Amino acid sequence: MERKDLILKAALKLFVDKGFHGTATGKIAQEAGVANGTLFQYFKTKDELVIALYIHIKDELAEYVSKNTAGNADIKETIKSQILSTLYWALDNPVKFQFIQQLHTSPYIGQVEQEVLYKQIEPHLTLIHKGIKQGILKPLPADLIYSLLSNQVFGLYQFITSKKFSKAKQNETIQTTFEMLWDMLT
Amino acid sequence: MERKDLILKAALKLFVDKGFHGTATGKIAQEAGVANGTLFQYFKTKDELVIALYIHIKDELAEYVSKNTAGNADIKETIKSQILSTLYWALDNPVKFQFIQQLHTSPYIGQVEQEVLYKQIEPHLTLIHKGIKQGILKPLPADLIYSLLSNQVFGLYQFITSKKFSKAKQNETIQTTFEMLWDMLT
DNA sequence: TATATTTGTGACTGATTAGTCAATCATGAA
DNA sequence: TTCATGATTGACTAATCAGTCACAAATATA
Repeated sequence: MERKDLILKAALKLFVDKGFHGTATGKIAQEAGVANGTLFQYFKTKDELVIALYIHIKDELAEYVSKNTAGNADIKETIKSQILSTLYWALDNPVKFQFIQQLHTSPYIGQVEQEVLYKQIEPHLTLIHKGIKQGILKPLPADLIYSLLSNQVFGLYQFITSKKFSKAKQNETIQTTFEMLWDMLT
Repeated sequence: MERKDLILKAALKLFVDKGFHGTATGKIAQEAGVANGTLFQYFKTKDELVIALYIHIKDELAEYVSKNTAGNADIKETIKSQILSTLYWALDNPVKFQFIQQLHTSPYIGQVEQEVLYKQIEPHLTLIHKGIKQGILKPLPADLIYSLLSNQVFGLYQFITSKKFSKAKQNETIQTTFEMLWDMLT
């Protein structure tokens, strides 16, 4: 494993555990098993490390969703794949998902370039626009639909992680809830 | 204004601006116009201040919602009042709402007693249970419905604050979205 | 008025912080 | 073997931190 990745991995763990400012750069280096100074060779400042970690994790999620989304299926199946694979990724990577949420509601979000944020949601918005034009989705603003969808994922994530469900029960809840959501939007 | 309230007010502003650990207690005292030591007379530690501020704001929100919710109306109107008054409060108090979100996704949430968290959502859960028993709401777990509802409020808040809507347009969006949400749950 | 009690002050402290830098190390070419 | 290069190190620093404390001001009691 590369030293840069070791640092990112250590930072993720400590940030979620203690918060951004609650985690000293020295502690991150220690956890990563590298020297204090090494961290600053890979990331000029602590802030740069925080932002780099956010983008890294978001890219990972985007890649996962993209791989699990059939491109040639119909709109409903494609959106369903996007939503469900996001949720499954979150359930498999709770620490990473928590980090995203944490940064999203923190002042750090202002340091992430608008362009980066836009590129992340762009594929979803495009798909929603397509759904509206085809008359499948209700004629609402695309970003309202996106906002409702992504917050539904978060709500469902919260509910599922607060219970000790079997995989089967988990799946049933997810399927049922998606169908409800879909009915709401069509 | 009491000194305690001055400190809470200053803390709120700085926490949302710079984050919890990013805000020094000295800066809070300065912003509040009191001496450094005074802060520690009202709050034993910085952590205690953070938690006290959270509970204070949550109580304020709960009181607002309670005042704006007609007790003798039917289930739908009561839930609608709860949801919409939460949303209107959030739109009128964006900094406070942001603070709640920020703390909710931070490690500090673990320091808030379970009992306090439960008491906050208890009235909502009771109402949802009632709705399920009366066959108005779908027979889903009450906390799933609660989780979906509260996250939709957040989604709608995000959407509305990202636009520059007129009050009329804002209201229209809120009404439409609530009706969709209600259809989904009934 | 005199005394007691509560409340407020800000200089102070030991600990911790982000970031620096001169020195050391590993590697591979000449 | 020698030398050059870039990665790695950790001791170091100036700044900042949360929290303390001896004292002063304000208020209450007598």
